[in-house]
Amino acid sequence: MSDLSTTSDEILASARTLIMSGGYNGFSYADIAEVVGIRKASIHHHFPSKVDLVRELVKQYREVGVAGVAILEQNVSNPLDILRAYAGHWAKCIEDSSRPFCVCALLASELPSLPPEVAKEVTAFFRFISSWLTSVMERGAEEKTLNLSSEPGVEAEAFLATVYGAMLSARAYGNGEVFATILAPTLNRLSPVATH
Amino acid sequence: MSDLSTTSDEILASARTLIMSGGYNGFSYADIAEVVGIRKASIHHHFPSKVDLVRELVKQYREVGVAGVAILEQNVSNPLDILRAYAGHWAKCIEDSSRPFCVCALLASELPSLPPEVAKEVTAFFRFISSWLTSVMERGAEEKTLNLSSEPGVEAEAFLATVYGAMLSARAYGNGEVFATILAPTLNRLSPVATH
DNA sequence: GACGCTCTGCCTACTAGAAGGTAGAAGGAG
DNA sequence: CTCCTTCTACCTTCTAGTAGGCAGAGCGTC
Repeated sequence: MSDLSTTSDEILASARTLIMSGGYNGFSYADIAEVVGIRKASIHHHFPSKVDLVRELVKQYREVGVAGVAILEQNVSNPLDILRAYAGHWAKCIEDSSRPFCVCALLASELPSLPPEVAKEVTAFFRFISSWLTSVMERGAEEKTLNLSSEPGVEAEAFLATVYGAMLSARAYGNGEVFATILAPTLNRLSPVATH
Repeated sequence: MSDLSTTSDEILASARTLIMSGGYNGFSYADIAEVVGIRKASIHHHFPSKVDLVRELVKQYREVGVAGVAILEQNVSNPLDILRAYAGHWAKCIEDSSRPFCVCALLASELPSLPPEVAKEVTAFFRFISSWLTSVMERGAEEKTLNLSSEPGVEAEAFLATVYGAMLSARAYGNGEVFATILAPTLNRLSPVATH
């Protein structure tokens, strides 16, 4: 609890990395055991079943996201800068290969075949990101600091789709720079002093 | 070969459906055997290994895509209408649940953990769609029938990202209409007589 | 301070079932 | 007769998950 890195944290971290590369069915307890350096059975001590493990992982992933967004909102007030920071976060993750894909994006694509408990958490993540982006768009519309051509909710969904689609393209081409290339015109279009 | 539906076609079709829902590691030969109504071993007669099966599946998927694009280009000349038709194709697939996700989108997200032979075909699919969309954007720029704010290649990547991102969102929310909602403003923005 | 108790974390050893894959026989059509 | 397809029966390896044991930490009681 007070440790910097407990065994269960290490299990969650390695599971996250493994899911990021191959999804829910793309890893096994044996894979985690090898990375963490314990036996398979010991993982069951911390997470009785695979569903427990991934449900907890996605839940924590969302909580970290909520906290990150709160900090971002505290430090940056301009809606456009917030969107830039959000896109920049992913651009950095992809380009330095540290977290080259969103766990929930991968799980969402497998959604129909996911255990319902996990699917529920993944859906909750998307609803959170979506409602947050909508609130950013709404403020930008009020303050006229964002140049919207549709309803804030629609703009939020479109922006999210672009971010996640760009993530996929970067992976498909094996080229991280693609992400920033796609996001640049999208952010530029949202700028009230667009330069096109 | 001359049959409307050979066994190997049925195997490929059921594999496609299964991959669409859970990806490469989300289905087994046993699953296909059950759907097609033959034994596991009979699948190995047509496709010696799982890699052979999925490689062939993606290859055919791309060939069908190439043919579909050719027919589309023959029947529709206006670049904007071509993009509308492409988006409409996916909107229809998603909304009637017939093919609610692109096989290659799902496989691309799992790319790092895919057998290299399959990964190669998936990458080739993305390169094909990308270069086709770029050619559509280029013609739209020349004819001034598309309103581009960036280079045709960048617009093509951004459009593709939006389509695939919207596909993911529709799945994440379990709501097919989200796709059309996201694509509408994107297509409107590309229109030379945009109404915003 | 030594004794016993319980809890935690990890272990070895195991299970049943599913995975991909193989060998070889049976059946049917040309 | 031969080719093609499908079958039964099997193999090996991997899967998630279980049973039970063992060492150490914490803690209260005598």
